[in-house]
Amino acid sequence: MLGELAVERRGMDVSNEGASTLDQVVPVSRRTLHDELVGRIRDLIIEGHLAPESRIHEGQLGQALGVSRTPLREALKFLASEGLIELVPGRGAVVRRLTPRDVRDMLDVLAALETTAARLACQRASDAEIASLRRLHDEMMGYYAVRARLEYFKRNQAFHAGLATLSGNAFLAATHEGIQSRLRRIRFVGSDAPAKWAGAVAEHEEMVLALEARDAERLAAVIARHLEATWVRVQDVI
Amino acid sequence: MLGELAVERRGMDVSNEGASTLDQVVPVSRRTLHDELVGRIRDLIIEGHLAPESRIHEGQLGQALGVSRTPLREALKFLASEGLIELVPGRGAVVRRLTPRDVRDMLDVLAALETTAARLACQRASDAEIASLRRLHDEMMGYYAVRARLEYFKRNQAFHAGLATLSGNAFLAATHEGIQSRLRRIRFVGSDAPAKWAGAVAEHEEMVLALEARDAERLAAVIARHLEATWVRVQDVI
DNA sequence: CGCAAGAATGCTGTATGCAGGATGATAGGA
DNA sequence: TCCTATCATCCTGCATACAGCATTCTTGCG
Repeated sequence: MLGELAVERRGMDVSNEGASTLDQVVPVSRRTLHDELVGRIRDLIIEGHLAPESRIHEGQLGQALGVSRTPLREALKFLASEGLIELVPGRGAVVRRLTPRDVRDMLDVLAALETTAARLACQRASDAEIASLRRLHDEMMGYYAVRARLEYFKRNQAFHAGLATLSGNAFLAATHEGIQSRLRRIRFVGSDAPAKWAGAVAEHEEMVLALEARDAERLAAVIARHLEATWVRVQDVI
Repeated sequence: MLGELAVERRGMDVSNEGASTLDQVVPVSRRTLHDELVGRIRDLIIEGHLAPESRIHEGQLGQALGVSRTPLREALKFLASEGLIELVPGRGAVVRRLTPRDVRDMLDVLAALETTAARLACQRASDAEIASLRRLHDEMMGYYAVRARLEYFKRNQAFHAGLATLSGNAFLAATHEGIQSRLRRIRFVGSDAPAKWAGAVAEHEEMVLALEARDAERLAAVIARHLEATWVRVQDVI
């Protein structure tokens, strides 16, 4: 289960070479071991390689990732703050299981955030931004047409994240992203059945149309309906 | 600045002694060093003892708190995930400064959460729960009458947290609490002037009345107005 | 045969050690 | 005098070491 996980440490990554002005220079993002581990472990949990309720063995996981316990533990604390794992005194970290209640609650919060984002986006977003979201949607529809479920799903998530970003409220977008990532696994397995899938696609189409018309209330209503439907779709996989 | 901070380690704290059934036994909450440190450092930041933009010196702070660097660093990672500090590779932890933009964005998210909580609370909360929130409000008014600003402020925060709890959505309440704690310092210093203070009090009174009438829309509207006013009140202290 | 008490093992929680990079000081040159 | 380059110091990031508590296995007793 934990084979071939070793972390590859990357040095600094100088991008943005040909910038002519210094105003828009993005700081060199050097990937630290901490970030790398946080991302990696988060994926292990979301993708189900670390099962809910299971204890995380620091020694084993550390060895599998090729890292000592110290940075690993630090990454675990970080993830605990995100709510993905629980720290049990004396027994270490346990992967948190989402109860139906948790999922329902999180979807309600997600709805509150997305409808707020929707209203803001209808006011603030530029035509170009809306057009780029439309492109993302069309791309998604392309993957839907050929039933490429994973690729479709990624665009789907990106679409919702993009909508949050278009609100112009970075904090909202970040909060939204945090919740969405925690629900990712459940939503993925919940979109399994073709009928469910089709429903979600139709709702997305409506959302794009409402956004293009900058009809905030209609967009908010569709989003609320979409997330209500999501709840129905995921209910039997929790 | 960092004198007399030493952490006192507490052993297990057996509460809930006289429980007759085992159903409602709450797990013994033993305060771990980790939790203690997280709480302590969070307070140091919120109360302004660790200034924004300033680097956190692991050695110094660890010595001041009477703790080695390891648990301290773990606590810092945890707080970084909450967004209170920023981890700069090679330079350690830096206390994050909230820009006006950040505060504005956070207040908008807070508004989205509280209005949602308000609607849910109007449906779901019991009369007893509403009454207890009323008592909290009255208590707050008492402190207002005698101009006990700190005590008043604590009840104020508790009131908003209580409203979030009454939504019955634990995740919403937790998310709300996280944001509220990050805004605590700014809101406190922002409620300095008597005129501002009086305005906030009046809005609270309206909120309680709307909640008692279970008038969800009116309550949501008051909350939105309250947070808009908060923005005005805090604007010049950022 | 089942249960309980005790010992042994293993894991977590915390401290310490060490290497590499960042920061600051000092000296040399323009 | 100011700027720059080099060096010394300090701090962070990671690894390792050790103590104490959980868990599990075993053994003795009912």
